[in-house]
Amino acid sequence: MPELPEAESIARSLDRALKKRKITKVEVFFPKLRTPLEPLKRAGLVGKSFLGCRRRARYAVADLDDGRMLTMHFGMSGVVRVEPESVPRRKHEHVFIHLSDGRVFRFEDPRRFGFLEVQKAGKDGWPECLAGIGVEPLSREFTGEFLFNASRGRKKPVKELVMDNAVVTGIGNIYAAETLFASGVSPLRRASDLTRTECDAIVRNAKRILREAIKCGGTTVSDYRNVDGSEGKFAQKLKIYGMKTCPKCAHATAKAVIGGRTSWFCPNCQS
DNA sequence: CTAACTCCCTGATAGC
DNA sequence: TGCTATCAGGGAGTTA
Repeated sequence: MPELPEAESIARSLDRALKKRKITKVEVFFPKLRTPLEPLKRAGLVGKSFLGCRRRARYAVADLDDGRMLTMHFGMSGVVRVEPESVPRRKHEHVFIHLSDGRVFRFEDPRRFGFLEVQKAGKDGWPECLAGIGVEPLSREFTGEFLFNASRGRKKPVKELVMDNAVVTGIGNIYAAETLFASGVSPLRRASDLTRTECDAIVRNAKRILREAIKCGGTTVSDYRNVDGSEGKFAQKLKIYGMKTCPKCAHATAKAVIGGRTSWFCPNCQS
């Protein structure tokens, strides 16, 4: 399930695979993901070239030479591949973008929570559809002070705040769980009850964990794959997500549904 | 403004 | 074996 490190890995791979390639053909095999796919066919992409690919939040954004951007989100089960034309289409590969080097960008997404659109640039140089989202967790803007201020007056659990894309982007269920475990903070804690020191710890641990996960090529839990088909190796380093016992104290972990998401934590180490 | 809820979707797995 | 029920979850939208 692609969160920030997975999107970063995909964007980096796509930067290499798409740069300087010209689009020769666009094929759409399914009507819609999160939004309709037909506009992709009518976007006039043939003849345009890619300049590269970058990441914002959980989106990979591939820049075109006409100033527009192929903007993609991987939902729950999105997988991108760039493979020769000779490789047969898989069952849930919904979009093919043929490239001038004879390879094909393929967007696979069985559960169809993903997103693939050509977008115009907003004032900030990012796609218009991303205007108004929160700060990047790996940026200088994301500090303990920032999180502390954002948490004032918020009654919802801290895990929901950390996963709120209007506050800070790209931290999903897995990395929120890992961050709060490393910080010794229960995911159920009211955001407004957090101390400044706890906010500092949460921000510090979020950055450290996200950076390490990027180094590992992300986390593969079930269906996530990198562009080259490899699995994200951070799965081996998960400490609390999906665990039955706490790796620190061996206490049985607790499981709670917070904001509609399953949340693992250690009731002994996290309070 | 926040918070709480629903919906979208398929595949893996558990239970009978 | 073969069926059905349940669960996984990001983001957008609606309601209170």
